[in-house]
Amino acid sequence: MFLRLSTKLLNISIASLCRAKQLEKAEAAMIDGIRLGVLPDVVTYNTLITGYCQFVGFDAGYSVIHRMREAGILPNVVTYNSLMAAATRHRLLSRCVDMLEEMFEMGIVPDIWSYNTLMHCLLKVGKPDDAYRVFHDIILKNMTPCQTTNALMLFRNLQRHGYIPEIVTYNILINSLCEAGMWKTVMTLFEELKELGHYPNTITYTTVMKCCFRCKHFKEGLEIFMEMKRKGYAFDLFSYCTVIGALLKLGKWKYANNYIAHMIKIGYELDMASYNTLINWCCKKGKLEDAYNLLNVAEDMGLHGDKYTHTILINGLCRAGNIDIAQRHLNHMKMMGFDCLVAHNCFITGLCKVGLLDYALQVFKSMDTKDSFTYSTLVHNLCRAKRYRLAAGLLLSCIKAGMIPLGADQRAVIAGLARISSPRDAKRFKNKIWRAKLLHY
DNA sequence: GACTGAGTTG
Repeated sequence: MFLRLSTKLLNISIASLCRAKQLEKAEAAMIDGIRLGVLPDVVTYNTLITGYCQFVGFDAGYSVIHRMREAGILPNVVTYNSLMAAATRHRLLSRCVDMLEEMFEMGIVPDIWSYNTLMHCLLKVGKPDDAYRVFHDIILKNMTPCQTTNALMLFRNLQRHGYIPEIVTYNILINSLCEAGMWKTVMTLFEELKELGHYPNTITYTTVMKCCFRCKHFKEGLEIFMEMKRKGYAFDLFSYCTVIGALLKLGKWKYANNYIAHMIKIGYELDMASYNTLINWCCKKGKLEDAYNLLNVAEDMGLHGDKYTHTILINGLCRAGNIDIAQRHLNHMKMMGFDCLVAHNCFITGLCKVGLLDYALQVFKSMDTKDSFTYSTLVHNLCRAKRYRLAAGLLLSCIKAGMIPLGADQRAVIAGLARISSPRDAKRFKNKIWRAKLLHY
């Protein structure tokens, strides 16, 4: 602990010396530190590298890597990103690429900043086409939701350099923003691309529409759908499934029936996702026999039921109160090796609905993966059964596993505890939740 | 020229 803290202090002082262009003093500080038993770490060397690159030159910075290795410290992604940034500052494209290649050789995985820097370097030396390719082929394709904001930033960077993105690029970006739940940004981008004179295609519309529905902006989603229709866009299976799914969720049967008829009429060969939409439609109407018949039709067409098909059917059975058959179907699904998480959640909901709460708890214990739905369902039903202490325990373990249950269920537990024991007890539990959220989320 | 989009549980 002492050593780590000291190294941190050493690093802070070396950083301020480097910023003040006092590289010799920084070196002296490092030697003093070693003499006192404070060993430099990768951060220390990275700081020095940045200083040398800035005030002496790229090669001076790069040579620090050898000293690092001699000291038994391996360079990391930050080391190379710093060197790439330095190469970019000096317009040394080949050195920038060298650093990226060296990273690969060392088994270091370049991150979004590495590619961002490479892109900047390409822009700086007048190779905007290659910069665009880096953005398009590498950054967008390797994006995770938490990196979406970075990608958006890069996208804006490119636009400032006069780039006109292709519609596909917009589509990929919009889809990533949707996965990250950034509905407002999606809508802004969608309006913007139209204003800039781009032509959104069916995929753009479908993706924006899906985003609206996923973020519970049904009215706006249906407006996008109407706009698509008004402008004469061709509907394909994807767009039909998207809109039908939303209408089924809203319980708008008349419209759903209408578009299902359209989807069948357009004459595209239905795929499994389309059959799943139809099977879900039957299940929601309570026509389970029709649902199973549709699965048979799909299988006759050479298609195979997937995890969605089985989950939809199990959910349908549970909603109809056919717990025994649902259990059998779930066992069958497990045996076939499908991912059964959502199916389990539906089954648990079904069990609670018919009053088999203790059996639902047993099923819960047997599950190897759980999500916030699993926990929320049980917490909700335990509260209804006034079993607040057990609900509180589950709520806490859910948060400790890094998941957030519904706010309404959290409030129900707190209110329940206050009622059965004391307001003080409830407050203590509230604090526990607060702490758990800070630590685990 | 391809790369992109749909379907299951609160």
